[in-house]
Amino acid sequence: MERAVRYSKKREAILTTIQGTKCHPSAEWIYQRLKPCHPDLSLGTVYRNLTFFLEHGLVQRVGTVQGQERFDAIVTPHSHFVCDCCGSILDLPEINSDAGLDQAVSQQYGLAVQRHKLTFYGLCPSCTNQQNNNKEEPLS
Amino acid sequence: MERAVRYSKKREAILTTIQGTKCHPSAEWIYQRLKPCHPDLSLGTVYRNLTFFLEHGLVQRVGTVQGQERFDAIVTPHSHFVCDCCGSILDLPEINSDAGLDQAVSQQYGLAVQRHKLTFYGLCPSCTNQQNNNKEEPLS
DNA sequence: ATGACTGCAAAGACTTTGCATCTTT
DNA sequence: AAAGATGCAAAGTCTTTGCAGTCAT
Repeated sequence: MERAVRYSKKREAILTTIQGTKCHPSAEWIYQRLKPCHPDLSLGTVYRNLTFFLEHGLVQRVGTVQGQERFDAIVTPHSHFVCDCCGSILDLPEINSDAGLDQAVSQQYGLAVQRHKLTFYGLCPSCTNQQNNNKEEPLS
Repeated sequence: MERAVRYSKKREAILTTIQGTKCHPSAEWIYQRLKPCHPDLSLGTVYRNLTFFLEHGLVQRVGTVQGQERFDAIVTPHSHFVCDCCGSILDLPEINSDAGLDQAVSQQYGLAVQRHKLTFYGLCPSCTNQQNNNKEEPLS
């Protein structure tokens, strides 16, 4: 028997928050963002709802960055860029490794591939600038 | 000033263990594996050496699977398959998304891309079989 | 002898969970 | 009223770290 799902003001607020930002937030970020308007929100509720959204395909995991899982409300296939320095995440919508790739890997290796993640790592423009500044004006 | 590096029996054993398995081990796995021959090994030492290997390019992170970081002693570019069910990891040596991809993304988005990870997810053959068996012979 | 490496245990960080209470239907 | 959702706090995992002792050079 399927579990019934009920409306909840907090759940709606959490999902809206994820959908309303491009930052690919962590649980803690969502919690801090909602705290002012929902002073009685608990971090456990954020985690429970994130699990709920994952199970219902409303959200996907981007990956663990600096120890924290990050989430994305865009569930259509696309790639990501992660800044090694500040941990910011960008969507790369035009870098879709081709859709037949999963099937190709399945056949080639005898696996049941369901999806893949393509993630790029490096420095975002802001962190690149800061590194260059530090080179030009080194500390004593 | 660079820090001097000294030989250590434990360090060598840890690296050899990673290099000697295809399982893309976690820190805990390495620790359990070495315990019989090195009863005084501590998990902290495994973690410290993993950090050392990462910093020296002897090992790379594969990603977090079921809460644990997994490591790979093969540091040349290649893709991975992760079983969603049992967490096993396979190398996919022939699936190298092309080498110019990092540069293409760098130019297209104005980023300083240094590397990327391409990881496939699904069910390994063993877990696929178990799922089918459960369908055919459902529990009461 | 110097300083790098380790064991041990404590601390840290992130996430999950049990239980009583509140909310939705 | 029934059962899902939440708050709170405790517990659980994985990883890092401080310190004293050990080992390599």
